[in-house]
Amino acid sequence: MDDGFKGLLKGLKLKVTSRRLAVLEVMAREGVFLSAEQIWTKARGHVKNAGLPTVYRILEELVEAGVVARIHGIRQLYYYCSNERHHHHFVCASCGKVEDVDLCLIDVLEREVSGRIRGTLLSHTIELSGLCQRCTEQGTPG
Amino acid sequence: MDDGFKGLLKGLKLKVTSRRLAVLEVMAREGVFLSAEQIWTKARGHVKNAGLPTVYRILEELVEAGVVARIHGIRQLYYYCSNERHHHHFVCASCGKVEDVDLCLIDVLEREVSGRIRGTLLSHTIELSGLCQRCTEQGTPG
DNA sequence: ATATTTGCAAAAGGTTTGCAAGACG
DNA sequence: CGTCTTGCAAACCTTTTGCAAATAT
Repeated sequence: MDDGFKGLLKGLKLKVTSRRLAVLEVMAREGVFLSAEQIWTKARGHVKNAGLPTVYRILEELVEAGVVARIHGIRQLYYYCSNERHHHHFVCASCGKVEDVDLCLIDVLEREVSGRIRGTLLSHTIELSGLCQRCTEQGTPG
Repeated sequence: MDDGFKGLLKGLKLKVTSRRLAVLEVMAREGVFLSAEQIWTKARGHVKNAGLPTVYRILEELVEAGVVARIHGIRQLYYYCSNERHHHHFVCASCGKVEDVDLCLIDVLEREVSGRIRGTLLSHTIELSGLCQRCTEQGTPG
């Protein structure tokens, strides 16, 4: 895991530093969308003097590299995703768990939407929210 | 139009003020997602001394009332939408024009996603981006 | 008349930047 | 060693808030 992240960083031509490893480890371990500040706080367990601006800079690099997904809400949230295939994310509204949905509606959308709009569909983002299996079974409120 | 907005505001139990009318008129006229500051600037043609905080307050009211759609990007953008039916928005990546897509994939999603996630789908947001008919025909770059 | 709305100024909060010191390769 | 990274502090920018003055009904 740790070694995998070293390789990942090298592949991205980024130097292997304790800060970058800590950020990646936190995101991979949590498996939910986290704010920069949350990642910063949790990373302090790994690395002593880490600055919040550094976390922002690292996250920006990883987003540009395509290995971290970012969603813009009231604040920005980040999620480490190793799945390289195009897919969507299902976010549990109760526990925040993120699950990949390997179902792409682009074909359906392309056909239907293009016909209605009479334009060109360049991209689509689908945000799915609900309750994951565990929360559904536990009857956790949304 | 103006009278319609007065009725709209009365229906929402909001007092009919020049600021609220100006905000609504700007949004309706533009037909694209606008930032609070953009709406503020454009509204200055209608009303002299309008404060930016007031625009924010009015937009918040209208979002809560459900007559204005808000999307969170790097900054928040607002769009006046009188379509009460559930639908999605197609935003032209070139000119910003917003078009309603009266196609709901919730049934397809519900069936497919629930089966894969084994959870409960509570909400879905689909962001479609591309080129509208005019921009497609003009060969405008995305 | 009275509760709501607004302007102004200032605060708040998340994110970004500049630069010198430090770390990787 | 040279270049890439990082910490610190401060700037930035959008959005929110407090309160007195103005306005709608």
